[in-house]
Amino acid sequence: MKKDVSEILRDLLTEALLEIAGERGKTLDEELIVEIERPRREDHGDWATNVALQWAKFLGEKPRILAEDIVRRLEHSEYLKEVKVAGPGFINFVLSDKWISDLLSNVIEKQEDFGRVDVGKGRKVQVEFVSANPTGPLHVGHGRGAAVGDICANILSYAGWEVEREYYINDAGLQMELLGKSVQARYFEICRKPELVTFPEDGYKGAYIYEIADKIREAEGERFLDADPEKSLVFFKDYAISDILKGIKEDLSRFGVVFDVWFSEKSLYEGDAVERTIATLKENGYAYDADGAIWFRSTAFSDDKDRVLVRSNGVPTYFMSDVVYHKNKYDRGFDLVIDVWGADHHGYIPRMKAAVQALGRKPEDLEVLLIQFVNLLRGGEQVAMSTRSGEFVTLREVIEEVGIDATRYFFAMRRSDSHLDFDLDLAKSTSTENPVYYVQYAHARINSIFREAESRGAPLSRDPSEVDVMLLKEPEETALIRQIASFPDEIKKAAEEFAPHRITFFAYELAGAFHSFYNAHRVLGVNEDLEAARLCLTKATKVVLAKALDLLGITAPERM
RNA sequence: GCGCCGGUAGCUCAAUUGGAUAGAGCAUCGGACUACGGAUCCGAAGGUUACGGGUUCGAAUCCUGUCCGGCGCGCCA
Repeated sequence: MKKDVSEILRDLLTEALLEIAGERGKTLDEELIVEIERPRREDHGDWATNVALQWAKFLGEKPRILAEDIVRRLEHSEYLKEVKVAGPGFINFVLSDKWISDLLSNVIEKQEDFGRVDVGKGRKVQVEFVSANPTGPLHVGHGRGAAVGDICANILSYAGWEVEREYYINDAGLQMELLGKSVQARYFEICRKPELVTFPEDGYKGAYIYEIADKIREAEGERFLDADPEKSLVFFKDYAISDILKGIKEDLSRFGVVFDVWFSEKSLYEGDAVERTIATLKENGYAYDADGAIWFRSTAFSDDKDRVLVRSNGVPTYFMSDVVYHKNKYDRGFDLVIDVWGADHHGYIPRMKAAVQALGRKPEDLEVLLIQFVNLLRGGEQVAMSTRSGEFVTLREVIEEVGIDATRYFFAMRRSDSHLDFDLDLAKSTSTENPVYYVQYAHARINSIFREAESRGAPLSRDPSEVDVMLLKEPEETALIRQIASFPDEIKKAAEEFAPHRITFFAYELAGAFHSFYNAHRVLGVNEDLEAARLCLTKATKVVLAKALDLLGITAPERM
């Protein structure tokens, strides 16, 4: 297909509207006038538009009359079977069979590129996600962020953005000291000299701290018992960070998440980036000294209050790091920066947006995705978790229990900014309620059809143009075709809204449309022409379903 | 106290960003092909979109007030 049908319709409508506006001596902004959508209800046609309703007032005409006027002016197109005015002034389009034929050959020809769109226009975007402090293993909450960030990156890349994935390592600051002390104290405890180093007040109490201390004792023996604890602390700290980070990397890679860049917070302080950033801000009047500290004038960008960048004791704040870090991001040439944060950080957004503006960028150049908490359920009961006591369910445990596919699917099943109930029993069940299996089963079933067709010697790879797809007239067939046809549009929306859950929903609905079709009609063993047409449809379904699963990072099994 | 997010069927959630008769799954009830995989399908029932007011051709969606829930408001990270 040279041009998407929706594009053709949009052009026709634009033309008609401009003509009408011209006759009435009004000027319309050519860019913004035509919205075209796929109606919910099938009897409202294949496509619909509400332009007549939107522009009725401006053009000084009643919606219905305007709609009729527009319809009268629409040029004939081979894709259009019927155009009618409905309701308060909607214009509904029914497409001709040629459209179906073109669509299916298009899918089969383009294969996994069928849904590719170009909302990104080649611009560069960075998705920074997970970025958990290296103070302990990843837990389920991080897992959701990992899935959402990764899928988002997949979608953006498929939608024409040039994407880079980045993990920000918070390896500077007090938390790292605390981690080092925690490990050190456990080490002395294991060596039966707990009196030499006491466990810090707010130290990390998890069992993994003992494991790290154990490893150190195995590798280094008890040589630190004679050393000055003040001096050996660095060793414990560095060892702990790199050990934990190694575990995090393993967990993520097993989960199918691969980062292009691991960015160290500490590296920000190695050059003069901090000083330069402060200097720039001061020059522009966005930073000032007061009470012995250096402040950021975030109130200049509608934040509640100004924020401290460098404390009066000379130690920069976490926010300072973030300002410098984001400057660094933009300096690397990203047109758009996406931060994936836990929802509890939402109060942080105004100051970060302010910082972005102070750095000379538009607030839209930073997009913050908030990830709400995950509620783990087992046997209908909430699984208790508390980071403070070191009792939490790790991502690794969940993956081991329910598998990668189900874990990713569940994390992407809801809007990311709404709470998620993750039912462990459901996720690992192979029962009918498990949506993961529902979707994967559709794919396996399709492959089963092709295996069967092959063994029967049916012609598998007939060119769609030689197949009479107009034979596909049953409601279940039409519904399936419509679902397939909406894929590019769905990608577009998912990319514009940074909304991975849209793909999950789409895959589920596509699987559903296929199951219905499958149960209502036979693919094989009907007459030859119809069989060929249905094989085409089945093939197209497979292509799109596999791509949707691919974007989600979930396998599309040949058999189950 | 101020701010942000939410409140949709018994439960878990959607809703093309202001569109047409608010949709799915689970649970409940009733059904389906001796044939391509029953991990499937079809149907029924289920709603004053928390509540009141407003904006307009049209509101779950926007503005406003009230109620309920979560979170945030440090020279913490």
